[in-house]
Amino acid sequence: MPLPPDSASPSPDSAPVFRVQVAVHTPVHSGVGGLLTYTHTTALPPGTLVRVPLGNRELLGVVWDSPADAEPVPNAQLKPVRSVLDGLPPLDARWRRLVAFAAQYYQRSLGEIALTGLPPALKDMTAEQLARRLAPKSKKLSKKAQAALDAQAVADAAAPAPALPPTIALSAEQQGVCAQMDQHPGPFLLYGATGSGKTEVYMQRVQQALLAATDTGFPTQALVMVPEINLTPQLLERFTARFAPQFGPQAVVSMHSGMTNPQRLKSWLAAHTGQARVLLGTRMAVFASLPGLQVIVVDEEHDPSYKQQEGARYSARDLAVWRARSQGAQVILGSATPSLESWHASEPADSGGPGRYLRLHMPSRIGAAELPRVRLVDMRQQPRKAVFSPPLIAAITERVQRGEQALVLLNRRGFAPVLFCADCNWKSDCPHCSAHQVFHKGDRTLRCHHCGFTQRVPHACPECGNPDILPLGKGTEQLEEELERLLRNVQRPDGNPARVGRIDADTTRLKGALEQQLDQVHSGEIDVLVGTQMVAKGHDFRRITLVAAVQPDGALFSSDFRAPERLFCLLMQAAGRAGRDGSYVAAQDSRPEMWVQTQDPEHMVFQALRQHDYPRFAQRQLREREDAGMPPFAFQALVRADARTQEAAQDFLRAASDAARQGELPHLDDVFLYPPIPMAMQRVADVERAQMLIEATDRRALQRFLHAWQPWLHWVRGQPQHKSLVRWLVDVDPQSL
DNA sequence: AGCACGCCGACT
DNA sequence: GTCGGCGTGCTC
Repeated sequence: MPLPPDSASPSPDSAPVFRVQVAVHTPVHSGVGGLLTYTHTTALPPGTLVRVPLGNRELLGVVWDSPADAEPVPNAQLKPVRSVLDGLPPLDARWRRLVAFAAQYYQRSLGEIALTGLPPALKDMTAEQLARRLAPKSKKLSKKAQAALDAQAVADAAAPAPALPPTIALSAEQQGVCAQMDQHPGPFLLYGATGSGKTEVYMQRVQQALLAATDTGFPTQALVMVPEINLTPQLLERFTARFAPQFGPQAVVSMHSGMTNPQRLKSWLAAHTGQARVLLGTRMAVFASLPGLQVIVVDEEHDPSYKQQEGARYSARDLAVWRARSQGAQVILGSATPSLESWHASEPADSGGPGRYLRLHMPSRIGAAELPRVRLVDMRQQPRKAVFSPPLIAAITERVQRGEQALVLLNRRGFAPVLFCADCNWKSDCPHCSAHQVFHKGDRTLRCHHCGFTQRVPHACPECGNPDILPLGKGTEQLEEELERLLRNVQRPDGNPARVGRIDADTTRLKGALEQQLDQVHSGEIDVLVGTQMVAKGHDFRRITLVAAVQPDGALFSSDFRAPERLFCLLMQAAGRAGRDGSYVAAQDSRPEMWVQTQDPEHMVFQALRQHDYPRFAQRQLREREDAGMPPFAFQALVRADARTQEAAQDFLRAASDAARQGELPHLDDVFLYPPIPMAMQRVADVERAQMLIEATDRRALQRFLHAWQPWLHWVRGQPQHKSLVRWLVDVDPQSL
C-alpha cells in the first residue's frame, strides 16, 4: 500500500523508528480495544494528540506511551502516525491518570474515556486550524486579556497571601465553614439548607484557590459542577460578575452538552491553556483538562444526573472526589439533601462512621424566610377522584388573592398517562414498549415517552368502536386546565383574573422558551405555575410562597431501594422554592407553605419532611440499608442485556454467570451474582431488556472480579447461540435498578 | 464504534 | 436492470 505524502511521511529505511502507543476511540471489545501501536520518527511525549490511520479512516488519538529507545528498522506491520497536533501542550499526567482510573473502574477502553473528555470539534481539525485557534484571534482583546493575566501573575507573585477582600461579607456561619476548610484537606460535604448561602462559600473557596501561588507558574484553576444545563446560566452570571473584574473577561467559561462544538472547543482550549481560571459545567466537565486545578465544587451533589446513563456510565461526582484526591486539590460536595452515600461517608469517625469526608453544616437560611410549614393532606379523607383537595384549592386561592404565587408540582407531563375504553378494557399501550402512550390534549396525540412513537388520538376505541374512550390519571396539562377552571373567578389584588401557567419538557422544547417562561413567572404575569421536577430545582422564585406536590405517592411504589431517598430530596428541594425571599414574605406578613397530598401521611418520608429533618431521615434510611446489606454498605454492578426476546437477553446473562463460575474468576466467593430478571421497563422500542445484579461487600473484590470477567463476557457474546443479542453493557455503581 | 464488502427486495 | 436494506468481519 502506497504511503500518503505527508509532513510526517516515513523516513528512509535506515533511520531509527520509534514505537508510539495510542489510545483511540474504540470500545473495549472489537478486537482493537487496547492501545494501538504506531511508528513515528521521534518519541512523542505521553499526552500528545495525534492523528492515526485505522482501517481506511483517520482518528484522533492520545499518545499514552512512547518508549524512548528506537528500533533501527521500521516494522512493516505497523503504520506510521499521520500527523502530530503540535502546538497544543500535551495532556498532563494527572489528566491521564484520571482517564486511566475511570476507564478501569467503569470497564471501558482508555480511548473511549479519553475521547469523551476531548471536545468533538478537535477530531476534525487540521494542525493549521488548531494553530490559528491557539494564536490570538483578535489581537486587541487577547492582548488585553493577556495583560490582565500577566498583571495578575505579577500581583500573585508579589503578594501570595489572599489580599483581596471578599466582595460580599460572609455570615459568621459561612466564615466558620471556610475556616474549617482552611484547616482540613477535605473532601468536604457542605450540608446547607436551601438559601443558606452555599454559593457564597463556593466563591470564597474558588477565589482563594485562584489567588494561591504555585511553583509551576501555571495559573491556578477551579472546576464548578452543576447537575443540569438549565442551572449553568445563572451560576455563570454570578461567577463571571465575581471573577471577571479580577481575572479578566475570559476567566470564567462553561462546558455542557447544550453548547455548539465550536463553543465547547473554545472553553476546552481556554481551560487547557490556563486562560480560563474557572470552568463551570455539567458532568462532562469532570474530564476537562485543567492543569492548574486547585479546587472542585460539586453543587447539588445528590443529583442523579451526575451519573452518565449512556455510553461510559461514570459518576462525575465520584470521579471529582477521586480526581481531587489524586492531585491534591480540594473538593466540596454541596447539598441540602446529600446523597446517602456522601452522608454516610461523612459520619464522623469518633461516632463509629467512616469519617472519609468532613461534614460541614450551614443550617440558617440567609435572607430567606423561615422554612416553609409542611401541610400533609390525607387524601383518604378527601372527595374521591379530585386531584386538588378543597383545602389546597382554598389555600392557593388565598395566596393569589394576596398577590402571591403558587407552584404546583406533578412529575408527569401530558394530559393523562393513558387512554382507556371501559367497554373492552383497551388501553393506549405503545406497540413498541411496555408502557402506555400518553394522551397529549394540546396537539391531540398519543405519545410514548420512551420511544417517541406518536399517533393521532383515535375518535373511538380501536378495538371495539366505543366512542367514549376516557383519559385515566392526571398529567401537568390536565392540572393546568383544572386549575384554570377552579380559579376562574379568583381575582388578584389588581382586579385581574388569576393566571395559570405551565412549565415542562413540552412547553420548553424551543430554544429560549424556558427563560421566557421563567421571566413570566418573575414578572408576575403568572400566579399559579404548574410544572414537573424541572422547576423544582435551583430556580429563584421571589414571590412563590406556596408549593404543592399533588400526587407524590407514585414514587414510593417503585421497587428501587433509592425511591424514598429520591422523593425526599425532590420534596425538600421543592419546599425550598417557597419563601426564597424573606423580605418579601415578611412584607406580605405570610408564612410560606409546602403542601403534600398523600394517601399515606404517616410514611416516614412525609413525616421527616414535615420536620425538615434530613438527618433523621438519613439515619433511618441508612439503618435500613445496613440491615438489608445495600449501598453504601455494599457495592453493586449491573450487567444489562438487550435482545429481540426476553428469553435471549436472559440466556446471555445466565451464560455469562455460568462462565464466571466455570472460569474460576478471582473473588468469585466474594461477589454475589443474582439471577437475571427483566428490567422495570422491560421493552423499549421493540427491544427486550434484562439485567443481572452483582453485589459485593468489598469494592476492590467487585472491581477485580469485573475486570477478570470482561473477556469472558466477550467470549460468551461471540458464541453462536447468542447471535441474537443486540448489546450488553456493564454499569458500575448503578444509580437505579 | 465505524466502515467496508456482500448478498436479496422495491423502484427510477 | 440499479438503489439500498443491514448481516458479518476487520481495523495497530
